[in-house]
Amino acid sequence: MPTPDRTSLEQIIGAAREILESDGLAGLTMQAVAERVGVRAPSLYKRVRSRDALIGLVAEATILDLGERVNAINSSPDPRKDLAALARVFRAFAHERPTGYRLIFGWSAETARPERGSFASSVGPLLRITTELVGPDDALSAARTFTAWANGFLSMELAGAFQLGGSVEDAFEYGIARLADAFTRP
Amino acid sequence: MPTPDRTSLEQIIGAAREILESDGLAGLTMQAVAERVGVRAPSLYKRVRSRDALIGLVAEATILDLGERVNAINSSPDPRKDLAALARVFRAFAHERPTGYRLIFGWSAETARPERGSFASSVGPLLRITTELVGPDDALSAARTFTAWANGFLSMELAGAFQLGGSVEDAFEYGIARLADAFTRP
DNA sequence: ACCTGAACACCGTTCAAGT
DNA sequence: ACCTGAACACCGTTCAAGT
Repeated sequence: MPTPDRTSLEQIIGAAREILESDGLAGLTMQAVAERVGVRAPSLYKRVRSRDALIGLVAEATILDLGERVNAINSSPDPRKDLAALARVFRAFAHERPTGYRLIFGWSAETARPERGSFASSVGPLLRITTELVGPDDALSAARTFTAWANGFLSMELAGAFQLGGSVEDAFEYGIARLADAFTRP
Repeated sequence: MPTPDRTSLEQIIGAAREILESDGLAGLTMQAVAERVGVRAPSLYKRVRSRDALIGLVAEATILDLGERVNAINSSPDPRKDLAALARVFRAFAHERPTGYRLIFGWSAETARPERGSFASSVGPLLRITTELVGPDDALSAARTFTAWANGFLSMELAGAFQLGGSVEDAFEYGIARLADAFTRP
């Protein structure tokens, strides 16, 4: 006789995301997730292959959230402004959900890598902007330069790696301005 | 009656570094280190406070290695060339010791953060270069822009995050050139 | 069909007992 | 003074037994 479901994959992922933000990746144990959704740890394996797989699902859900924000930017006639807006959306997201951001962009190789294509909804807008700025031939390299910078900057900021004083805010805006300049062909 | 030492802190750190590169951070267990240096796991605690502390020591040793390479760059009259050389030294190091590089620059917050000041020997040369390029007022922001970019780029490259085709090598050189341009005041 | 307790293999870490 | 076995608390994961 089948018993009614006591939880769901969605609920499990939701619980995992909450634990991740409050207790960090190390606190994201199967027991903690199980307790939060009201079952015992072994039951989770009916819906999730492993802890790593669950972390992967959390990462993917977080990427989708970020993609929504990116696509909510309404593009202006000035691609330099769009580039700045994109950078600031990333930064706001990183500040709001630091652990989730690190999970996605930490590239730690310890956690499951998100599916190829998960980032598509964020990459599209960026490539459109860089194509406008530097033309199709350099658009991909420019996008990579921008992503690497934003990504590296926010990872360092979240880790408290900027220890030499000065305004981190200013350094971020400085980076936006310099990159926009660099991408503006003379 | 004292027994002769059967290992040393240096040997322990050395073993940990080897294991890190061959088996990754997850493979770096106290038991694995102990086996490699020829003692039992509990003995390690005579020389190291915890696994996290050991990881911190490994990180610091790796940072010192990188600092040596950076200081081995003989500066040219053209700061743009120095900036390019610095970027390539970082990249070569990242390729040679990917796990060590990720440990230092992963900023994962899960691993112990290296001591404030460990990076001093790498930061000094960079600040000298950016000061020459953009002047003292913007030198720190420029250094942060460069570090964030290099850091982010190499983390992504090591993680295999550049999945849209094209030459990653070209994208790196493109980034160097654009940043050097951006730092060259018109 | 889902859930559970019990069990397994593996961690990091502590500590009393050896030499 | 260093080293060890034994033990503890905690993981992720498997599986037979329940409903």
